[in-house]
Amino acid sequence: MLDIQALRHDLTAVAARLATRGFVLDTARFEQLEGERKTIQTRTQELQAKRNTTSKQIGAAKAKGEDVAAIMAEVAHLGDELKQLEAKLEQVQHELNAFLSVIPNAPHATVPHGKSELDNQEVRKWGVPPKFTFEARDHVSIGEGLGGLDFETAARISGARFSLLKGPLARLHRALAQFMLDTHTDRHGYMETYVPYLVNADSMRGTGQLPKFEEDLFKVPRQSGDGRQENFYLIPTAEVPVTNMVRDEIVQLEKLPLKYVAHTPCFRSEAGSYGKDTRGMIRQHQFDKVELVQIVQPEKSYEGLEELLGHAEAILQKLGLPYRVVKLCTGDMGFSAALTYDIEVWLPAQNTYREISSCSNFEAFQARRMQARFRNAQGKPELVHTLNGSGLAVGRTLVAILENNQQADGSVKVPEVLRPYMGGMETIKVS
RNA sequence: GGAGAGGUGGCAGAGUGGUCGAAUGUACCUGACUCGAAAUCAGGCGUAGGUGUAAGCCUACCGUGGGUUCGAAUCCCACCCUCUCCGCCA
Repeated sequence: MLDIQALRHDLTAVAARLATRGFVLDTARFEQLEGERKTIQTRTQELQAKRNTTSKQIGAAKAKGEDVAAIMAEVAHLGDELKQLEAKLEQVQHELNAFLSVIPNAPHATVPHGKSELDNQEVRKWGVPPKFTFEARDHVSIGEGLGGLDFETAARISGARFSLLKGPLARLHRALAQFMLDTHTDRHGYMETYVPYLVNADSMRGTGQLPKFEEDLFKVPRQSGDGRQENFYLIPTAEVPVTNMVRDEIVQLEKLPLKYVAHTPCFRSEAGSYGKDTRGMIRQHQFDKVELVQIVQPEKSYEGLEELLGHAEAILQKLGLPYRVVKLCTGDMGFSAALTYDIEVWLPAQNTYREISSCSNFEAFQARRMQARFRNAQGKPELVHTLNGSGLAVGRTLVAILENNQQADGSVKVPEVLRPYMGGMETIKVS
């Protein structure tokens, strides 16, 4: 959520910044809603003040044993008008809130302007894509050849966009998650967390998935005590439960930055991605991810983002996987982000770099929605900044290892850092 | 699933219809005392919003939502959450 004060004081400037990411701010609508809000709120508060003083008079008069009939009559009619106004005020405030909650974050000044991923800016490259003396196969072919990747059975069990891993590949998947968690906790200073995979709507609103992107989520209906229906949502990323750990909290300054890591499954409906990445485990309804989250002071958030990006990169470097870092342009950034770096890993079979991590600074956008604050040096509550990034997407990392480490005979070399997690296994061989 | 207790400011904890945004303690801030600190004493100290150049003034908020009333932290209803005991259970 943007700061409503910024919209009140500098509407055109805010609209201009949003325009760079392709969002048209309906300024007329905002001004109209704001105008209504102002009039109604002022009038409501006047009446409330009158009611309060009169009620106090009644109390005082009664205490002295005086007759209060006259004052009572004076205030009798107030109730109805006040009730109407209060209802109207609530409605306008709801509309304002709905209006605000679908406005994306304003891009940071250094974000390159652009419309699509074609306009993203390459920041750096690491590693050299491997050269093969044979024709590189894709991970599906490799995995099936190893007998450890079975999409047919996964489809029977669930449907399209699910995968089933067996034997050494299932273990490799687990090894990757363990390795990432260990690295981030032991070397990068994150606290490991285990979090709920089903969350409530407030949490989804807090990080920005709701109200705008409900169709991307898996919704789990539940009956509440009075028979009303509420929903749980399957998390699309650990960002949601982990960041919401500080929702409605005021964190002590000394506790910052908070650095959390979580390994969770992620569930995405992938609505609107029909026909995209239909082969293999690149785009799934369910995939595992190790997520890094930092809760920081505003002045330190960009510093924190660079650090977090480095932590994600460290995993790829230790695994020996070639990658590049790109800075997303205004048109390609997610709804809540002010600045995003994507890390893209080299996939030989596709002869290109594919996203394996996304690291963003949300500034106060999520914090404002969550009312996540810290007590600043002056002792006043102030919104925190939130950061997160994948460190990394486990399924895609597995894909990258299969494709980059494939051998002529169909076997796959296990990266050295993973071998302790694989019982010393150096190569995954065709069984 | 059954029975009970409870949710009030950073924390603890009073408050069962009227000047209660809320006693008191504690934490924190400022000042005094001190070479300095501790202790002690004095004062200050919630959040959000409106309005105003400002000082200030006003409004809302005592788990959430609704109701009763001129007036609700306090009474009524529903829900959520926490705790204890019993049952069940991975």
